[in-house]
Amino acid sequence: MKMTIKEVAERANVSIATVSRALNNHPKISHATKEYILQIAEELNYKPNFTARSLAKKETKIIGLVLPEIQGDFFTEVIKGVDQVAHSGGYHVVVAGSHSERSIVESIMSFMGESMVDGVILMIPAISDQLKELISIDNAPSVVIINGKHDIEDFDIVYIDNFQGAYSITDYLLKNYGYTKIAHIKGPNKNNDAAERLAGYKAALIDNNIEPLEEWIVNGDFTIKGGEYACSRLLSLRDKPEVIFAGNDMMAAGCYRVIKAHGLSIPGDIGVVGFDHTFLSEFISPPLTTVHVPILEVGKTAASLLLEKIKNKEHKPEQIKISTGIILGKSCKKVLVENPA
Amino acid sequence: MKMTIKEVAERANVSIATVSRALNNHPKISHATKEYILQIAEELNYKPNFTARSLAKKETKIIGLVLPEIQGDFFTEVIKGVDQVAHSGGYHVVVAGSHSERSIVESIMSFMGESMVDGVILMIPAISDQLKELISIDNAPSVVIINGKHDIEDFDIVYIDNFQGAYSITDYLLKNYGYTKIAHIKGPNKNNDAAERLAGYKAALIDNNIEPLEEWIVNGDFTIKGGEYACSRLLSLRDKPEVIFAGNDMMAAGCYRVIKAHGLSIPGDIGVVGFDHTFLSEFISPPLTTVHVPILEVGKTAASLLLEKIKNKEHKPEQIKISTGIILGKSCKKVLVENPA
DNA sequence: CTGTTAGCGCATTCAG
DNA sequence: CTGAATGCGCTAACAG
Repeated sequence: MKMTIKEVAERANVSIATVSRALNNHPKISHATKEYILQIAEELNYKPNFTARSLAKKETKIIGLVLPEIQGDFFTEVIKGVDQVAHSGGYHVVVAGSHSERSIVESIMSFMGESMVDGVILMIPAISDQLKELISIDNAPSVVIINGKHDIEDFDIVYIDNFQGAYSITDYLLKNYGYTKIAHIKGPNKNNDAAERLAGYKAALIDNNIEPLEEWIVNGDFTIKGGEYACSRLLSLRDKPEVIFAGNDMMAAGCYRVIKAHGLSIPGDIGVVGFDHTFLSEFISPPLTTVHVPILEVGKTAASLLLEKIKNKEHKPEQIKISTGIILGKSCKKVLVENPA
Repeated sequence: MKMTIKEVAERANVSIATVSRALNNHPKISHATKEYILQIAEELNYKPNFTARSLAKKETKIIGLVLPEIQGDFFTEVIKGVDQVAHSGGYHVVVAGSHSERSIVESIMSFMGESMVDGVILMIPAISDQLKELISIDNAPSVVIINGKHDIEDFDIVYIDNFQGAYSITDYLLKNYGYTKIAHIKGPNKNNDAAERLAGYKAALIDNNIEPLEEWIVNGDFTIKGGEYACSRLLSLRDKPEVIFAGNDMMAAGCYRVIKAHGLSIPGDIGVVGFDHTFLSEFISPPLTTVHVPILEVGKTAASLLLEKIKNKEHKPEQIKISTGIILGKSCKKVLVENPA
């Protein structure tokens, strides 16, 4: 039989209130009776009912994690990071991916409306107005957003420093390898991370006195296929780039396919760099030079922030930046200056 | 303000019981009042409180998903599959990975003891006796296990047909490529999937009148490093194998590294095949010939089974097999028979 | 320090 | 068909 607090109380000859106090190490209880009750509870193998406690305390000790789509090792890392921090804070994590039958908004509504979670972590490509409204309503639970855009001061956001990452790798291509003809494959249109990466790329070029060329900036969608199409377009240009900066590793992998299919060599004929430093990047050959994104840390940080927010409702919105680093593979080479001064 | 059933009742001039009936489309309620109440509820943007409902109905509509460790795209697929089915059944999924601070058993105990879940899906490498006891106790919630071992009739198990997969790819290596010297890198010792794969490998050899050679069966642990070590051991043998059947794709990737480091070519000097058909296998070069495991389906099947079990407590334990297929990459070649009869 | 009581929000008897 | 009352298991005042 499932034990209840009542049975423990009877067995220990105390009231249920006392048992409750013992279990929640309430200050006003004698050490002796507390120990005694705890022992009895142990003997009876009593575990407080999660649901009942949630109802009484008006907190569920569950946080929701909404992902844009569950796929790839990228998301596993996020889940892992969130889970680790949540667990050590006594929270459980329920994940909800969006898919054909369920939109992100729907997931959130479900979580918040039924008040089954104390807080939500939203990993989303873009922040729509509908979403803003949704999480701005009074009784909404605490929300932390993982998203490239961070100039929204009203919300708690954990963001990857896409700009810095894109800037630094572009700058590196220019200064250390001597590349000047650098193309970029963008991410999806309304994706904030993608937008920031593009901005970083452009800024680095400009700071190095190179005018970004529209022709060398092509659309992609963060998928392999997208990378393939984009790459084939770049290879068809009369004035070809020397190196392609793909908006993420997936698209870089797509570039690899197309470049190899064209019988060209990397980095001999053309260089490629990516962004994310996914598992894959180390296994394709040549190993991809890419921007490392500490995804586990993103998950952990978001969870920490959320727990902090849940604990302290007056917590001021915070935007936490996660910096990136460059991972050197072998997908680039130093280029010779054609016409030395 | 958060709406409660009480406020809806007042607003509609009915009792809370009637509102409850309307919401749960109870048979004994007039169509008119039901419509009326539903409309009011809609206007007030009322959502029934998840926790309260759980307490009253003694079911949480949450299922737990316990993973051995959260890592790689393998698990993402499982989560995705479970989530999809769970969602369409009106359930939420809380995932718990085991890590340094939390063992699998602890995760399960937590879920079951506090009765915060209606059921649990356990993805575990091996079924320990402790575990068996744990899930056999009377009031344990429904449990479905995802595991290589399936000869335990007392439990509901979804298992990949590792034997068939290993058998078929080994047989394929023998019959279609003409390989006879086939080595195998095992998975972790107490891993049931690994054991089944080894068995399938051996059976295929024997059925083809080839005696399994202990020297060509080396230990691995399903990691890249493990694959590297195992491969280097195989390459050091006087009588080297012609092809290595790695127990999973990760170890196959490890083999790639070592073989290339030795200046050998795949499949020119030595062939390699894997198991799992992870994302990676298509991107390493040459593309890996491997055994496809429909992981998404595993997750979906497990979830379906669990929901069925939750619905019908009398449901007899079932063992569901998920078959595999061979994916042809370019990591093998036909070998010439040295001494044709 | 401990017991009594009143909810938490909802589902579900039992009357009517 | 509908309403009043009871309880799910626990926490949190409020008394004592």
